[in-house]
Amino acid sequence: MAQRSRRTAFPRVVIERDTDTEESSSSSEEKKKKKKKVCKNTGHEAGFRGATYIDCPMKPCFLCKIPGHTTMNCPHRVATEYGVIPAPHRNTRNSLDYIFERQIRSDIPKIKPAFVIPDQVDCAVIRYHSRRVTCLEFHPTSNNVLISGDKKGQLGVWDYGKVYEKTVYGNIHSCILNNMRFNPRNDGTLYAASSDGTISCTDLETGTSSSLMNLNPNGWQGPRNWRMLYGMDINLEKGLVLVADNFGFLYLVDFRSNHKTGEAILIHKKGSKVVGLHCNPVQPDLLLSCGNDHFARIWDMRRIETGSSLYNLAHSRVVSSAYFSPQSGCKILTTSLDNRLRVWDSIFGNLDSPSREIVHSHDFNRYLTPFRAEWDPKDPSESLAVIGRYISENYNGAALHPIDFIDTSTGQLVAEVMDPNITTISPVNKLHPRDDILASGSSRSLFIWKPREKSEIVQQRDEKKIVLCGMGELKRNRKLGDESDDSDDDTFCSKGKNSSFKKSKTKTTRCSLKAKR
DNA sequence: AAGATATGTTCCC
DNA sequence: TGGGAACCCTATCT
Repeated sequence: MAQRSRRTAFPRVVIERDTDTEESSSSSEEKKKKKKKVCKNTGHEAGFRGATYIDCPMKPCFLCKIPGHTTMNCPHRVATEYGVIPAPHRNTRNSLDYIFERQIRSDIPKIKPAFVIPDQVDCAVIRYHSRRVTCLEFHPTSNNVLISGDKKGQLGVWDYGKVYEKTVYGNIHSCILNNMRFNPRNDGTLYAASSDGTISCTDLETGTSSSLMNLNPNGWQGPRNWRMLYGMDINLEKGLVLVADNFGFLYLVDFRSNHKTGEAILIHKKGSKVVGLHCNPVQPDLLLSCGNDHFARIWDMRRIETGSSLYNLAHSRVVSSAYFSPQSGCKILTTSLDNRLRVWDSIFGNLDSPSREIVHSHDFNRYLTPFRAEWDPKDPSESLAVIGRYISENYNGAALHPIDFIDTSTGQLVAEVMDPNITTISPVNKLHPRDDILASGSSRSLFIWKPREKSEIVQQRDEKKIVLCGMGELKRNRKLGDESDDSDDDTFCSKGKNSSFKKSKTKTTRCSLKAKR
């Protein structure tokens, strides 16, 4: 592994809840004893040996799901681009395609600026939410404001520029907050879709909330009748909030009148969850949906009824996210529980099969928020995507779960970002729409990542595969919360005492959204 | 410090 | 088609 230079600025960290210390690191001998038996054969082992996980040889590879080898020697583990086939050449049919020809065809020189990777923890709020974080959104106009939702339905507003300006609203939803979108006409208010079956509209300054829709007006009538909202997006041109439920139905709500328009439309297999909705950023008539029926589907908003989808993009398992590319809206990126990212290079081309399938570990785990690969909204080539990684890698003796940056045009791993202090999986990741900032949600905590010095990045990129660590050199063997609780000073910055995420008591202060730009 | 539990999807009967 | 066990590279609370 490349030796990294010592960080120059310490992150600013807020520890929200002063609970008992993390589980202590049990010795490797203890861990050896705890090896799990996953098949009946004696002599087979499965479990951690130190920071390395050993597979049971009877099981198919945990990463690519193909039998015949174990995860340790899976070719996809060595190189993410392994087995990724370049998209076949198509005839140009559309003026926009000319631009994409450059990105797709190998014989045309690519115009691809260097990727900027936010790889160093700048500040964090530890144990901010009371349950795991489920979604993140940057404020559209106030820089430095991050909105977060959690499994309990709570909504966090954090000004990470002023690290201690944060608040959590707890009375908006009663269970999982699945998706959030800002009101495009008033960026002080936010829509959220929850498993409690309601869409909320919240004033972020005051926390006052109204309900746009409630699918369970009569309360709990048993699991057969309880409807949960998952996918959500906003169509500004049509003045609609779009939401989808766990039974396969789409609902359209006019956000000017707050009235449901028309009846619910079955857009996925009846009884299956629709987890994602995305309106095309360029063509307002195009809608993309995905869900548990193993399909992502493209729809024409002008005529949307059961079975009227324009295309059905087949996957072998549940599709946990599907997004049009952020600038041209021409590409599609999906995340599926078969441990593959799929890319369609042009919605004007042949959609029968994806242009690329990239094997990547983002398996479903019932205890985690589902992973969703998201485009970098700032990348003009529309190829960089970010997604957290499920399986751990042994980094200097610590099992860490990095956040991966993947070039979806080649399948290559551009960067894996991790920090030795973050031992939990980071399934929720959001790239800032304007700044070179990554926000990640890991368990109950939030992290803000910024790029380290540019010169360092260039230097590291020359080493082909970048392995980036923040803060690690100082505290490699220390664990979170390990230190004595000797300070009331809860700000940790470049002039702070040390870099570790330290326990301290903090006060929650309200975050002002009247920004400062 | 070990054990319970929450939790979603798949698979099998 | 529906119910229940299996999954078993988690995190937290008791």
